[in-house]
Amino acid sequence: MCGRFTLTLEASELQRELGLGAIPDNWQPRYNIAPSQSILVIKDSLKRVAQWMRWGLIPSWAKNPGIGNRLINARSETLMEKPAFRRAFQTQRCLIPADGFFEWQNRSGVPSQRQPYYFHLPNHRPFMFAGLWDIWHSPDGNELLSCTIITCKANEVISFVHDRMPVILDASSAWIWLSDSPVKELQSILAPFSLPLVAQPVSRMVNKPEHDTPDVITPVAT
DNA sequence: CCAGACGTTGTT
DNA sequence: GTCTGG
DNA sequence: CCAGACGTTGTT
DNA sequence: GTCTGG
Repeated sequence: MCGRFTLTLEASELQRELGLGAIPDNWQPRYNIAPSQSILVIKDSLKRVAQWMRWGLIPSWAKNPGIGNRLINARSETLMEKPAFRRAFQTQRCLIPADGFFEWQNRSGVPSQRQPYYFHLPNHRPFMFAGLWDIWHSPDGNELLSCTIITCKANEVISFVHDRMPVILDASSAWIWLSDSPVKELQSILAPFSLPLVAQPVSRMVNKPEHDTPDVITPVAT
């Protein structure tokens, strides 16, 4: 699962490290990105322009946009079966830049004791989540762009905390995800990330979305 | 035919 | 919009 | 994901 | 318990 993540780089670093085009000029580094907030999304492999979208996919047919609060993730195994995701999987794939994400470890079944872990690459370099986007027309005629992060089975690093993880794409597979490849090939790149991620316990400060400072990802002892 | 759902997670 | 269930 | 709300009426 | 909002 992926219900919180980070993107701590400045625009120029993002462009250089991920090979992106233009980035919205109001971009600010983030240490605690929560569902329903605006996040950066890339949906074309040609210009690789980053644009704002709401995190939590609102299908075009939704009567109430509130459904987006529950569609923050999509299971990679069932994208073709789910009415909410099927069309987006075929024609509205996207990339979501990030440089870390949080998972909560269940201990002793007490919700207040769940221990958050921060996962990132050893050199703290950024990467891309595989995602889907959609467009929703509100009754007053406005267009609302929204997106979801695809999940897969957890790899060996993550599984001691949680059994699901976001799909992370490396530089080569990221642009394939945006291409017009056969469904079979697209599905094949939705796999657990093979490079070693660092698992770092952090304080429960991350639990509150309004905490959005470097303190959130500061390592703590468990 | 129409009506109603359409999702993931965790927990039990 | 599209699928499932009645 | 977690945190926080969850309701109606009448009166000011 | 379940839903909404961030």
